[in-house]
Amino acid sequence: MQVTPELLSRFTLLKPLPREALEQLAPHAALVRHARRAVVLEAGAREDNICFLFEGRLQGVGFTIDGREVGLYFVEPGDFCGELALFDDNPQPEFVIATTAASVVFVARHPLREVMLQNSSVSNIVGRKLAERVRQMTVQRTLLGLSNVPQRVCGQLYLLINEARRKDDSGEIVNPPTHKEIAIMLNLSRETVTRVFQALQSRRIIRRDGPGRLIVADLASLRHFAEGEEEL
Amino acid sequence: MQVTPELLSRFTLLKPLPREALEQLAPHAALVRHARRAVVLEAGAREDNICFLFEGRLQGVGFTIDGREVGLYFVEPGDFCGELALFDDNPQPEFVIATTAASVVFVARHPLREVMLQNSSVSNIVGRKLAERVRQMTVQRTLLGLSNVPQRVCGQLYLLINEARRKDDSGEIVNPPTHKEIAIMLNLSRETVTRVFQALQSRRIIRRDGPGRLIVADLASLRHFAEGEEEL
DNA sequence: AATTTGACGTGACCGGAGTCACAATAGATG
DNA sequence: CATCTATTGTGACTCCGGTCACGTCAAATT
Repeated sequence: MQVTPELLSRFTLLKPLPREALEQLAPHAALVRHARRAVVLEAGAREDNICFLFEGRLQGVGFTIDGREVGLYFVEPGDFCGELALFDDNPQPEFVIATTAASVVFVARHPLREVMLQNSSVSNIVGRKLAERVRQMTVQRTLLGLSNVPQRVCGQLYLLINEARRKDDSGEIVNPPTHKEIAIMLNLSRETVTRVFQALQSRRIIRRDGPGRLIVADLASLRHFAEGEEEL
Repeated sequence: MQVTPELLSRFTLLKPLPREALEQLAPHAALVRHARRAVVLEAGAREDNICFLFEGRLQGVGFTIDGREVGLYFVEPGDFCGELALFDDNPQPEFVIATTAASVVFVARHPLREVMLQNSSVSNIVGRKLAERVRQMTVQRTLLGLSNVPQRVCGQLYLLINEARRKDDSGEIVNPPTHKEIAIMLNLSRETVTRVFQALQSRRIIRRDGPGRLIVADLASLRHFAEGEEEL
């Protein structure tokens, strides 16, 4: 499906672009809908698109040699992925998979790269974003260092809320990742995540609200557990 | 200590720079020697330098809330670190520590950023390098997904050889990281790494050669173990 | 040379997360 | 509505890597 400059300008990365640049990009952009579990970007392939997420949630996923899934990061609406293709011609290192039905805007990498090079403010933003990704990965990696497993899960939950909107002392996660999706982010088994969730639910710290909504009722307690000041 | 343009040009990142750019940078560069275990870049601080490693080895290190060390990456001579400061003003996310006595060249970030912005080939290289770092972190994260622990250690060893020079069917690592330094890269205890090394030594796959040299005698076997085709 | 320090080596024990197996839902799909 | 599939929930058992407690050794420091 064709894409208008207006749609492009709704992404924080492209928002600061002058009108002309957006019009230059629009013909090289396409809106694509993906079903849950669909592969959005393929590892090993030389992907020719940067992927902007409009709605839904994506997950970067790697595979170990023995076939185990490894969760790398989540992509929330407004964010993008596959941006490494802007910097070199090496293949996409990891899969990106839709964890929910998702609409994404693919923008061809060469035109976007041109715009980036000619427009220093875009270079800046892309650079900042890449730097941000490195920071994100560092935080995620640090989470894995926690020997206390419930703490790890709470930390991940807390990150998930930060990425989404969060209120004073409570938050919500719409279309939360499945236990398995969280498990592979944390190097845990699905069952372990389930058990931690049960513990959090019985303490009224989190609760499900219908399908596809997870309410964090007691954000302060969650943070306590995440910071290890209290043991689950 | 002052730095000459020639010294700067010995780093792959700066090599393609025109002479004038190097002369522009040299007054803002300093050669610093660090003792083993010294802190080269401080986490949380707004570091004002990019750090080029001349000799020795550095390690990016994070700390979990409960004080456990987390190994993030190694820096080999010719490479650099702290490059996030080129992209934004956020603090350095992790510590960088000298695992051996090391000489580094600090280059002030603002002048380097200027050079980068004016010289598109440098932008390209820095961008590529940052992309490469993301790929590195992805590989490292994937290593952690391996449930078989000896396999993890072999995989890390294999990576370490790749980074250094490697011959046909054997390789060497000069000034190899300590067991503890490897352990925190892999979320393992120091003892576990020691035990795996013992197993590899008894099978004549690796051996120490005096102080500060680790010989990988049987690279093929090491790769087998790393790829899980054989169990230790 | 004596002492200290840090790295490496090794055994014993134990706890906790993985694994397996299965039940119970909840969502999709026709 | 009926069926099928994916997700969640839960118990029992096992095992393996962390932890602790040493000992050894080489290198740095006095």
